[in-house]
Amino acid sequence: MKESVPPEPSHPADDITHHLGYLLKRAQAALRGAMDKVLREHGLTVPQYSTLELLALHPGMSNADLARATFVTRQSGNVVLRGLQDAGLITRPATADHGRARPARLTDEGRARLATVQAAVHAVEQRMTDALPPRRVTALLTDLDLIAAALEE
Amino acid sequence: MKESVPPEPSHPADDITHHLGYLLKRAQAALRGAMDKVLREHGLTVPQYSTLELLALHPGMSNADLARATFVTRQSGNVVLRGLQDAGLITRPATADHGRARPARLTDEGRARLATVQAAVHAVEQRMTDALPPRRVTALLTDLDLIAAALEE
DNA sequence: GCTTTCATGTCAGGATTTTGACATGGGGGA
DNA sequence: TCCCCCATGTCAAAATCCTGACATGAAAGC
Repeated sequence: MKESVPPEPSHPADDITHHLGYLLKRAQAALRGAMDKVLREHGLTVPQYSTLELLALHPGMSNADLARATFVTRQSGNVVLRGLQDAGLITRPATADHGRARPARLTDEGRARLATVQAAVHAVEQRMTDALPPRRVTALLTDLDLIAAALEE
Repeated sequence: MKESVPPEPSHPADDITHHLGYLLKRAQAALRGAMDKVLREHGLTVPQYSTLELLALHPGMSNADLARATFVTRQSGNVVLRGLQDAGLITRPATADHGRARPARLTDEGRARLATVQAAVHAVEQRMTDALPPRRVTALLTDLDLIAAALEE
């Protein structure tokens, strides 16, 4: 490659690829790709899987709740829910008994599907934690939480 | 400093919102939002800014190079480059002298625009690092790199 | 009791990104 | 040399997501 990058020594702070923001993006992109690859074999997308996990732990969450928790808009969240509903993995009452929010719940088939993919997804998380010094995992969790909190305010 | 105790005490491993993958997604989403907000005031998108930074450090990168470095497809990268070219911030030769790759370079206006936004973007990164214990920053950088490497293979 | 305010669900439109495909240029191996 | 393989750029189409907008229901304030 003639037009290759010149191997000039630069200060670490000057190289964008060593900035915190860039590495955050890279790690997230790698995770997204790995999750996509694994979930595709089970016919689920990443937002769909996240929604199933959230509903398993907190039954009755509304579309707006789920949208906030999965970092998408209400409109996108609604598309996800409709897909899961058409696949028979969740149920929503046709009419809201309180307000406009319609609480979503997993069906038996939804729980079964979730149980199937959880093994594969947990294996991906395992690949991450295995690559880290064990003592740093908890510190990493708190650090990421601090970063998010500092930027969300 | 102390986290508020959730009303329903569940095992930490069961709560998705405390998993590494979820926190990674949350931190990245928060960073993306903060960057978008800041860059919008200067008429740039996040991929456009990233491209300018990369070209400042490594002049002559091709579209495919930039696409890989910014974690998008070549097609999306081409759209970004065309936008920057129309804005007069970068230049590309009309024909490739070697192969098909056309090396992109910053114009004077591109360098000036980058210098303007860098202060604002660096302020966002500062908000992140200020929220972290100083000793943990370097460890966090290496951990994120380890995660990405483990998942990219 | 009435109004204001807010959150939710939904629709339409557009912008962005990706998937799939194809042609071209260059390098490496038989 | 010739051929195969890979990388690059680009086009067309589809999928995804967001922005803006509106109507409805509930809660809070007067």
